[in-house]
Amino acid sequence: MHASLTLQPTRAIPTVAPHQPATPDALDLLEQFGTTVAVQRDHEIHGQGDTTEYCWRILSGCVRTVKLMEDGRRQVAEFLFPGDLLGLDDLGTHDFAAEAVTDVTLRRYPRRMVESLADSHTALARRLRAMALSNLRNAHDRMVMLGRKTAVEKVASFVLEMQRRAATPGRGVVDVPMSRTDVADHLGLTVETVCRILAHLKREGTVKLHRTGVEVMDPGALRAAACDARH
Amino acid sequence: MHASLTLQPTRAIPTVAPHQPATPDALDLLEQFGTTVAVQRDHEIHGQGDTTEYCWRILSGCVRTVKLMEDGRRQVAEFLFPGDLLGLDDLGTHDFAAEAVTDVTLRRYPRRMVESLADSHTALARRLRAMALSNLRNAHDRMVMLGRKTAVEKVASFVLEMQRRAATPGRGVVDVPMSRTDVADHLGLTVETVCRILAHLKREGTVKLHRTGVEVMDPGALRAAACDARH
DNA sequence: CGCAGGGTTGATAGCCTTCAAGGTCTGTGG
DNA sequence: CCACAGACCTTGAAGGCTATCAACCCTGCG
Repeated sequence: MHASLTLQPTRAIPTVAPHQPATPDALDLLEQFGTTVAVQRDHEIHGQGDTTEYCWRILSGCVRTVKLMEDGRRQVAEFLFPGDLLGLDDLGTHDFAAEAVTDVTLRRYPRRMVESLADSHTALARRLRAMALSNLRNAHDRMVMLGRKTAVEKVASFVLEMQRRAATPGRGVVDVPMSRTDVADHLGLTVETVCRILAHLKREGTVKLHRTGVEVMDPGALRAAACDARH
Repeated sequence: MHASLTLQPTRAIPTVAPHQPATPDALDLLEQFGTTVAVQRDHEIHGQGDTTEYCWRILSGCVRTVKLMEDGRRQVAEFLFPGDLLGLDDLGTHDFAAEAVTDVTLRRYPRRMVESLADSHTALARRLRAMALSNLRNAHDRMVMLGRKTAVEKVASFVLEMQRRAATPGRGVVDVPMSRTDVADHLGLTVETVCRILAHLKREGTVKLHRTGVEVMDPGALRAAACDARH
């Protein structure tokens, strides 16, 4: 289904990644072992079941992590944006695939190097642990969303999350780079339902729909729809 | 809704927890700082929003982690059994409540001590990271279940998971200590639906229902129902 | 200009929920 | 020991929310 991986390794780069302010960060320890790679839209970064040889930090673009069932049903576990780390699964094999939603640039680190650096640098070990726990917290929030929210609440929550993640504060156009299908598979809905609900929010004047994103017209109404669409 | 916490601290105990074989385990480093506590059925171990002062290892019984929405909708993120660790959230506050499904005995460790030990003992740091990542993997599997599985698939998957967790290999009576409500809130269903589907599996001869558990009569049929109830 | 793929909208069906009622088990008190 | 209360479990009927199926639109591109 997905075309093969496109990697364009470049020569070593200074010890600080581009697009990242020079804040002191335990992750900077990894930089000297990093390689910058580019992956084209819809291409795979790693497959479900691949060995965990590398992990990546996203420099630009958007990535989705995908789990597939045998019959083709698909679940998009999360969308990742610049600054996010990818591929820090338990040693062994990745239990999901990672694919580029847009053209993406990544900083790639050998997994073995990450582990050994973490052993010798407490700060990095802490940082990695904190990231895993933070991911776990997000996963719990998504379980509530998948298990207990209505379709309207799911879509409204999703727009709000994109607003937060894409770092577009308050009112304005929120970039939504992924397809309706991706959104549906993230929220546990169908494409048609996602469309209908966005159209509904548009009719209500809560949002406007643009080619590449969603403009939030009434943040209050959107927040209300996200948490309490009943009554 | 839930009665207050019942803690019965005991005097210090030898450096190995009861019920645990004396396998060399990085977690044993914690034992000298542990306290054994008992919590009664349906009592809270920690609340949603509590500061992360402690973490716990389960010695006996069953624990559920719960997230509540403002309007009362409930999601049970996971059920924990002897050997599982609880409360290793990101520093700060627990983002969910933990409650005793049955009477429970726990080994409690000060969180600060865990952090500082992890800093000085690489093996423990690795172990904690691995556990967090393992939890994350489970969380991903649950997202597929919540987002993409039908009610029958959810219930069948749940029985199979209980079979694995409760360490009852193959055919036999699987202990199901939690209420139908807990199961429903774990699977994103209603109590009635859970009942109906169990009754359905019973009519089909796939399982028998006992007071305290489920007897798996046809493991093959159950596995089939768990993954592919369509067609 | 025609094609292909994603997006949108409409009609219908079905799964699961909701609402309701009765059953079963357990612990408690007479 | 027995009766009873309450919680949990089970089953039934009806309705709603979302999926499914189908058609059309729109846009980008060769």
